[in-house]
Amino acid sequence: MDMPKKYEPAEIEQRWQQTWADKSIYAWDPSRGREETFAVDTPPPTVSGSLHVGHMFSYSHQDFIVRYQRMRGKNIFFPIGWDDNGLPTERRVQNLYNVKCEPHIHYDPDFKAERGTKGAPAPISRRNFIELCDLVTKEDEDAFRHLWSRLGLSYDWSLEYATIDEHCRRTSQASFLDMLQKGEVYQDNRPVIWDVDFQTAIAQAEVTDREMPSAYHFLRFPLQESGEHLVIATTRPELLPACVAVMVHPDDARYAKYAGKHALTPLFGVPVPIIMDERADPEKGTGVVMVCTFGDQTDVEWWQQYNLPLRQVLGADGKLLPLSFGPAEGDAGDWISTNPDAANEVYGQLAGLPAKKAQEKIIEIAEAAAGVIDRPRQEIMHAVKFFEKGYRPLELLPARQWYAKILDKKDALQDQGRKIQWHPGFMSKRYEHWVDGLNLDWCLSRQRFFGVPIPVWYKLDENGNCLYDQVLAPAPDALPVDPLDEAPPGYEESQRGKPLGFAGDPDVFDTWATSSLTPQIASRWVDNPERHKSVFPMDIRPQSHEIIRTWAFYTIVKAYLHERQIPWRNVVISGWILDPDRKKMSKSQGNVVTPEPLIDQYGADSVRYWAARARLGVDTAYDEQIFKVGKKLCTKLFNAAKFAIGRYGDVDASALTAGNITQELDRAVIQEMRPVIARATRAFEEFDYAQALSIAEDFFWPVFCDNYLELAKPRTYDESLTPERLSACATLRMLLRAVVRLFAPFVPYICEEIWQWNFAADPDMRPSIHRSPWPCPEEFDAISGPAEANTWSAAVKIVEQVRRAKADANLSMAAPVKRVDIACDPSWHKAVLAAGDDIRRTLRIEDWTVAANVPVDGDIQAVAVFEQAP
RNA sequence: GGGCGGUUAGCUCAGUUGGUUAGAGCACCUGCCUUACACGCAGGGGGUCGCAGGUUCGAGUCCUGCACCGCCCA
Repeated sequence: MDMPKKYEPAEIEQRWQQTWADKSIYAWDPSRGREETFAVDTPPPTVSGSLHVGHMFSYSHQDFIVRYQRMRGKNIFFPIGWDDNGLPTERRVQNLYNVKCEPHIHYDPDFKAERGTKGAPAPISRRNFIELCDLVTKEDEDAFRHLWSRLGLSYDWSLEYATIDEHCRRTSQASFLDMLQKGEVYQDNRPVIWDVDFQTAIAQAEVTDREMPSAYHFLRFPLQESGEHLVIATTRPELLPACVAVMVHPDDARYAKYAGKHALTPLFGVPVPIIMDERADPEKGTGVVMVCTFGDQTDVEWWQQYNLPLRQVLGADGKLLPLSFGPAEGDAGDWISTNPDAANEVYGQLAGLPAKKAQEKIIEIAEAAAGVIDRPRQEIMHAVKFFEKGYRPLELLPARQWYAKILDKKDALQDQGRKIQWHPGFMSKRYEHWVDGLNLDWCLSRQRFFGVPIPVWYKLDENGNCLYDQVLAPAPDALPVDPLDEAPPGYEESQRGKPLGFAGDPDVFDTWATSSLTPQIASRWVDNPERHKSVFPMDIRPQSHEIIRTWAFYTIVKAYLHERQIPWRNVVISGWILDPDRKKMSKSQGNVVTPEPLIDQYGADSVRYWAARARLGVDTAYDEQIFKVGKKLCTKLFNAAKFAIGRYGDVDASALTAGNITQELDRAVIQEMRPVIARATRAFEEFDYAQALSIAEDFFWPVFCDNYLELAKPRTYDESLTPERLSACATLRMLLRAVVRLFAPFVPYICEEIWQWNFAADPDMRPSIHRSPWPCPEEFDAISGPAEANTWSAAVKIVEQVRRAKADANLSMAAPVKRVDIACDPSWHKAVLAAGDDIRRTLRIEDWTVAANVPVDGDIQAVAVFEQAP
C-alpha cells in the first residue's frame, strides 16, 4: 500500500467516508442477541435550529463510546433521527416565507411560497403550511446529515427517522392510545399555562424564569363595611377587573380585624371577600394579596379551594376581552359592580388592549382618579415565567387539554431514576430535584399545526355540541390517523360536525410526547416487538444537561407508563461549549461558531480530537488552539506510522511476531504498553473517553515516538536481518498495531488510513480498523517480560541526561559523545547494561563507564564528556 | 432563597483510595535542519493549588465557613 508523502486530512477523510458508506461497516445486525448488542438512544437534533460547534462536540462524544464498543465486538445499534416537528420549524417557516397558518382556510394546491417577501404575513391553510414545514425540514436535515457524515459519526443510516414521519406518528399515537387504555391520560378544562403569542398551552417543563424589571403599584381597596381601606401592592394592576378576593395571613395582626369583611376593587367597585390564608406572605408588598383569575398558580389554588368566581379578562391572544359590568340584582353573572357605569367607563378604555398596554392605561386612569394610588410605585426586579421559546410572559387561561398523570408517580419515577447510572454521577440530582418539584400533570395537547395529531374524535349530541367524555379512538392498525382528515370507525366523513356526528380533536401533541419515545421509535416497539426486545432497554442515552428535565425525564416517564421499564441503563451527559468568555453560545448573542469551516481548515479528526479532550459533563470554553493540537497529533501519527512501517516494511511480515521479540529493551517497552491498554480500557468502560485519549497520548508521543523509536532505530538500520534487528522490527509493528487502535475511536480517518498501509490483511484483524478488536494485554502474552524491572526507566533516564548535556552544550542531538560516565545504584546495574547497546547507539556514545559502587543522587547519574578532558 | 458544579502556570485543562520536589498542551525563552516528522526534536523559566480555619505524621485531595463564577430549581 502506498503511503502518501504528506498528511492531507481532506483527501484521506473524503476517501474513507465514502468507503465506510459503501461497505456499510456500521450496520446493525438484527440477528444477534441482546447481550452482544450495544444500543444507543441518540438525541435527534432539532433540525430547524442553527448548526454550531456544540453539535459537533456532543455528538462526537457518543461516537467515541460507540466506536470503542464496536471494537469490543459489540453489535452496535446506533440510529439517528431528526426532531423536526414543533415550534422551531413553524417559526422558521413563518419567517422564511412570511406566512401564517389559518386553519379555517381551504387548501390551495397551486400555492407557491416565496422566500423573503415583505409586508403582512400571508394567511395560508393548515395543509399548505405543513407542506412548507416538510420542505424546510428536508433541507435542514440534509445540512445535518452532511455534517454528521463528514465528522465520521458512525451511525447506521438505515435506522434514520424523523419525528414527524409516518412511523413516528404511529408510535406517538400508539403511545397515547396505550396510556388512554391504561387510564393514564385524561382531559380537563382548567387554567393552563398559556403562551399568548403562539396561542397554545405548554407544560411545566417548558417554562423558564427570566429576571425582568417590574414595579409594585400600591392601590387602595375601600372596605365595603366601613370607611377604611386596605393597600394592595400588585405588579399586575391590569388584572384588577379580574380580582375575585383579597388574602391576608391569619397571623398578620395588621389585618386580623378585617376577616370575613369585603373590599371593593378600586375603579371597578366590585365587592370581593377578605380571606385569611397562610399562603399570603406578610413580608411581600403590604401583606395583602389580590387574587385574580388568574395571576399565578397560587391564584388557581385559591380559586379552587374557596370556590371563587371566574373573572376571565384576558383572551387567548393576551388582549383584554370585551365585557360589561352590571348591578348585583341584574343578570350580570359574576360581573357585578356597585357602580357599573363607572366600571364600564374604565373597562371600556382597556378592552382590546394587550396586557402590557392595558397596564399602562389603567395606571394612567388610576393616577387621574382620586384616592386610588396610595403611594408612588416601587421599581423591582423579579422572576417572570416565560415559555422557553417565547417572547411575552406566560398567562394562565382556562382551556380544555389532555394530560398525562405524572404527579401520582413521583415516587416510582424517583425509583426509575435510581435504577439508571448517571455519568457523571452528580447529574442524577438534576433529575431527582425536577421530579421532586413537579406540581402539574403533563399537559400533552398543543394548539399548533406541525405536529403529531391527537388521534381521537368526540361524539356530538343531537344539537351538535361536543361530548368530550364520548371519546372515539381509532383502530390500532389504522395509525397514524389525522382526525381532521379521517372519520372515526363507524362514521362517515359526512357526519363531521353534524348533530349526532363527530368532531376530530384539532390539537397536536407536545413535541416531547413524541421525542420521549426515541428508544421505542428506533426499536420499532409498535410494529416489531421482537426487535424491540433485542435492543430495549438501551445501553446509553447521551445528551446534554439542560434537557434532563425534559427529554430524559419524559423518556423515563414513557418507558415506565408503557412497560414499567427504564429506557436505558446509562445516561451520559455532555457539557456545553461556552464562548471564550465562558458565556453560553447562542444565536441571539451572536457568539456561535459554524462547524463546517473548522472541518475544512483542520480536518474532521482534529475537530473530534478537540471534542474528545473535554471530560463528560464538564462545560468547556471554546479554544481554537485545541484544533491545532489535534492536527499535530494526527500528523504525528501519520509520520510515526509511516516511518515505523518503513523501518520494518522490507522484512517478511510472517517473521514480525511475538516470538522474535527477544531483546531486553523491546521486552521492556512492551511491558510499558501493557498497563496503558488496561487503563485505557478501564476508562472507556466508565465512558471516560477523555481519560482514555490522554492515556493513549501519554504513551504514544513520549514513550513510543520520542524514546522507543529513537532507541530502536539504529538496530533497524542493521544491514543483515540480525535477531536484534528482527526484534526491533517486530516490536515496532506490534506496538504500532496496538497504538493505532487505541486512537481509532477518536481520530477514525487517520487511523483507518494507517491501518490500510499495513494491518488490514492480518488474519487476527479485520479489513477496517473500526471492526478490528480493541487491543488487549493478552495480545502480548507470548512476549516474555524484561529480565530487569528497571530496564526502560534506566534507558530513559540516561537518554534524558545525555540529551540535556547536549542541549546545554548547544550541540545537535546527532553530535557524538566522546565518553559517558554512568554511576548508579547497584540495583540498577544490570538494567543499565541490558539496555547499554541501544543507549550508546542512539546517543552516539563512543565510550562509556558504568560504576555501580559509587554513591549517587537518585538512581542513575550520567556524565557526558564531549572533548578530551584537559 | 434551595440545590449542583467550578475556582490549580499568562491561556485551556489533568491531578487515582490523602503520601517524595503539583503535571500536560498552548504561549514564552534558549539551542538543534538528528538519514520519520520544523505541524519536528532537546532543554528552560513560570504556580502561596480562590480565601480563612480545622482533621492528620503528612492536604490540591478530607471537614467547616466565606468569596467569586456558572448552571438548575423556587
